[in-house]
Amino acid sequence: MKFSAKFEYALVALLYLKCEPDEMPVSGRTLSEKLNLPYRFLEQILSDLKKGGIIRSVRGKQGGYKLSVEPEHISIYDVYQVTEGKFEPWDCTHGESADGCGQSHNLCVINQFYTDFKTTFIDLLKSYTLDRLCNSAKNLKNLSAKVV
Amino acid sequence: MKFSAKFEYALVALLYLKCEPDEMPVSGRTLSEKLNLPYRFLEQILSDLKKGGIIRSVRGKQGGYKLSVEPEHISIYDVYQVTEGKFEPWDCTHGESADGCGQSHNLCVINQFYTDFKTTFIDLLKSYTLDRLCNSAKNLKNLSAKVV
DNA sequence: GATAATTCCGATAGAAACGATATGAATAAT
DNA sequence: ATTATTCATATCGTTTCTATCGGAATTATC
Repeated sequence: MKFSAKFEYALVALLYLKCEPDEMPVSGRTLSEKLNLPYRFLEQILSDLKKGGIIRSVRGKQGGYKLSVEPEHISIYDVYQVTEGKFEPWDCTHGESADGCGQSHNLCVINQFYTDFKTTFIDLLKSYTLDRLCNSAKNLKNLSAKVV
Repeated sequence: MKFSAKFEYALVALLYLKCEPDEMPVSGRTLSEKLNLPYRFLEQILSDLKKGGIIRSVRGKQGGYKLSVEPEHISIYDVYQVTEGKFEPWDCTHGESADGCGQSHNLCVINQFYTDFKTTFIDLLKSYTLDRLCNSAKNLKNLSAKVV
């Protein structure tokens, strides 16, 4: 039960993009350096975020990435899905017959809990937008610049 | 973001113990066979559950395991802690200076979300007791016997 | 047109976590 | 003494996660 580094990096990168002025796209290299994240790994994540429609890219020299939608329309759940895939905390691999889980009903007893958990989790992640996070991160740039 | 097999096995085993008559302890071997779980692995889990005070054991021949407290006082969160350790979905390994997270404040911005998530998670898991689960699992024994 | 900075793509390596197995000692009922 | 059991520890194999690598395609700038 951990969030992956991919997810974490994605959030941080998105926060950076949000707090950037809109004119110029930000390159992967810049993101990597400013946020101190591994460049090649970050590239993969940016690729995922693009595929997921969260950011858009500009190729070639002077290219880079920008948010493709308003920060208030990007939920943490969106980011989760893009980086960690469909949320499926439980492997009900114990037979999938007509009545749901043929072989071992004993496991599926726990489904009540499981379903509840899933709903709660998704609702919470949906309730956080990038904007909501970023409001307390106005000074992101200064801080990350300070690091180096 | 997955529950481990350990956690799943622990829950199923505890459900079995709960639904057993109290007189005799149930051996690890029996649990393993009835629930179709890998014996040695299950032993480890039972050991964890014992260390965590959730079950108690009787050594030697005719020995086995029993719940050490009433099922209504065993929460899923207890089981989670015992099998997966402290719930810490986020590695704030980005410098732990006096103000919490020295180097990269940008990461810690996400702490608002993180804290909220943690609280929600723990509350939900605490709200489910073994008893609550087991009420819908009265026929556990029959079902698992049917499987084989 | 050449150059440089960039996104994009696929392969793979390295590390860590997870699930499971193996060996055997200690304990206690029969 | 024998047998069934808990208990302790080590190790193995697989998968997943994190990260690296090489290079192709694209595009602004000189």
